[in-house]
Amino acid sequence: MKKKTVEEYIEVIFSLQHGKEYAHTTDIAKEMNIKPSSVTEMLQKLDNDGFIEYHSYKGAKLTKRGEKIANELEMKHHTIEEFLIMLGVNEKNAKEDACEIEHHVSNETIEHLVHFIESFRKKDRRGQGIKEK
Amino acid sequence: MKKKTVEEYIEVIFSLQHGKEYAHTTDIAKEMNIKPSSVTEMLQKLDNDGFIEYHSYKGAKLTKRGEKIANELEMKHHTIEEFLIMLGVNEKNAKEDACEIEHHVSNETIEHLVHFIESFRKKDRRGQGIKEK
DNA sequence: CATAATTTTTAGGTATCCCTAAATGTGATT
DNA sequence: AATCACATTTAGGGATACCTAAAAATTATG
Repeated sequence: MKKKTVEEYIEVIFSLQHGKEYAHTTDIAKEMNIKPSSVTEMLQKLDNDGFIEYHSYKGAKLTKRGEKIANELEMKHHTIEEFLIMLGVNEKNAKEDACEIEHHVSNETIEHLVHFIESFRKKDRRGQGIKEK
Repeated sequence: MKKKTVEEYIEVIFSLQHGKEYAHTTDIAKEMNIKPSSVTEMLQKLDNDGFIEYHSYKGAKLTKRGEKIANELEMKHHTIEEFLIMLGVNEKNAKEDACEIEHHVSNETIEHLVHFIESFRKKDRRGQGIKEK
């Protein structure tokens, strides 16, 4: 199976941390389909690199820096998925593509996508195809 | 520096092979900013996996299978870059994003992008914002 | 055509992220 | 508080894709 990236770990920790103080090693492992021992190792690295606070036998929580990355990824994912669905891509594919593309797209492109979605919505509210502005 | 994927090797070999019989080890290495010895190793693997024909001291050429992948990637790249430029993304970013996204996008999404570009062009020919069809 | 210059490969090593198995810590139950 | 079940970590390995240095093959040159 493919190696997991730092960003994937951050996203999983983010989603498991919701409400709770810590994301636990075993839960992260289950979510990512890898072994807990591999997770421990990576958590130590992520702590070292300042993305999470890791406490032995407790688990991981995102630092400000980690949280910022998680929020940006969530926003990118949402934007891409929404755009793809607008385009007519089926929901499953749209979600899967967004999951990949979110890690490889520039901020500039995301900004333009956000703008596109916005103006598409406006147009839609006034009836499709009507001249904008 | 980041590890290179099979698809990146295929693209580089494709671009260097143009006209010539073989893409040479050293040229591939230069293009990818890695050492020739690493290239040799990977070429042996790519040959083994049926993406290229590799001949010692001569170089690599794509098999039918490798060529098919290269062509698909080129098409995807072109589609994505064109779309991003339409969206208003600056050319440098559009190219860079396309270079990444081409490896992570489904065929379905590409088909929808192609269709979007097509109908955007039609609309444009009749004057922006005019109702389509 | 022999040797020098260049290209390519081989050999051995490093870093990363995963694994299994064994050891250790933690929290719940009696 | 001792034990038990479970969660977690540690220790030791494997695969992959890169590296450097040295060896070997090819190509160019006097």
